[in-house]
Amino acid sequence: MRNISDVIEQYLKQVLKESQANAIEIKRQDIAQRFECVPSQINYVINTRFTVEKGYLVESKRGGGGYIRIRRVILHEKQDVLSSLLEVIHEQTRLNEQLAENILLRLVEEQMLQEREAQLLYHLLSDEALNLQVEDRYLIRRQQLLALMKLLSYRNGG
Amino acid sequence: MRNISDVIEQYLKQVLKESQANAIEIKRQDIAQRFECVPSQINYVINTRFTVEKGYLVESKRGGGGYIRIRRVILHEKQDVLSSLLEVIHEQTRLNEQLAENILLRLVEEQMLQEREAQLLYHLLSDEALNLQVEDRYLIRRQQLLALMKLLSYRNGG
DNA sequence: GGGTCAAAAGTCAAAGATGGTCAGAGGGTG
DNA sequence: CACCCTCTGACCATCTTTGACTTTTGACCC
Repeated sequence: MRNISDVIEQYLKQVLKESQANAIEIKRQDIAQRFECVPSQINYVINTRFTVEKGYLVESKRGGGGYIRIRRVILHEKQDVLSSLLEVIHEQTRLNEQLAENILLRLVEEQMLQEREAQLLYHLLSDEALNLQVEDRYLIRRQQLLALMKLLSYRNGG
Repeated sequence: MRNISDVIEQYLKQVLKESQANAIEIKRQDIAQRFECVPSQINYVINTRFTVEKGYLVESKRGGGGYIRIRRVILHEKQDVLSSLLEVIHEQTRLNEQLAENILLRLVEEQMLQEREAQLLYHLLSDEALNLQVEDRYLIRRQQLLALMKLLSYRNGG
């Protein structure tokens, strides 16, 4: 194999495959030592190879007893809906309340969100809740809607 | 288990579960000895794991016959849960990810949110989504959690 | 009652243990 | 030889562990 990143990637995928659960927990330092590389190399591998689009979910904790957990997930079949909405979110500079609402409604229509879930989210993203400078509201909405998209892209295939 | 704090947490929760009453009384020194750690470690565990928003109440007494009493709070009215959480949200200046997560988990436990709803909200309120100055994160979380509380209290009251 | 002492528990900040980020250097390939 | 991917290390953020010092309380004595 040509580079260490590929080797580490294969190793992690192997361990993942062999584990009963769809998740493994590693210690960054351990892996780095095993492959004789700097710890941040592990981050590089994770950031480039274990992304949501590729069907992986990564969580971690710092400090004593810290870990990195890699989980295999199933992607939602309606990726096209998500990517079209992603485009909207990225293109629109003025992510106002109305636009956020439209996006949520669309997700409900596509049955990717339940009505009550959309309701909750709508209230969190409303002008009233985001009592800030207009520009900041746009920013927060964008970030949070992106986080939502990420979540929906794999959620239990649904 | 990864670290001693988690072990002690589990132990205390186990004892709590097994006790008839919803409270246990421990001697700090005893627990410290059992787990071979310094006494102040017990305080750390209590301060980080048995918090108000998680639904615990801790009282203690120093001196001879001293003790630490941990109580699982049982509120029968959902409205009481909400106002207790509201208090936390208002009092805590540092509304970090952990605190937000605790609040959402509590709402699930109290059956005021479904698990998936909490999951959605958690991701919106995470450090990752709120990629801003720390102080701004605290502010947004506060505003959005308050919006959530308001919504839940309507729904409940009605 | 007031003083004294020992036995708790509390506080806090420093040290330790992890993982994260980012920018720049390094290298391989069309 | 330009570009993209990889690798590295300095610096950062967060969580845990530890220990010195503080405060509170009850018992005992006067």
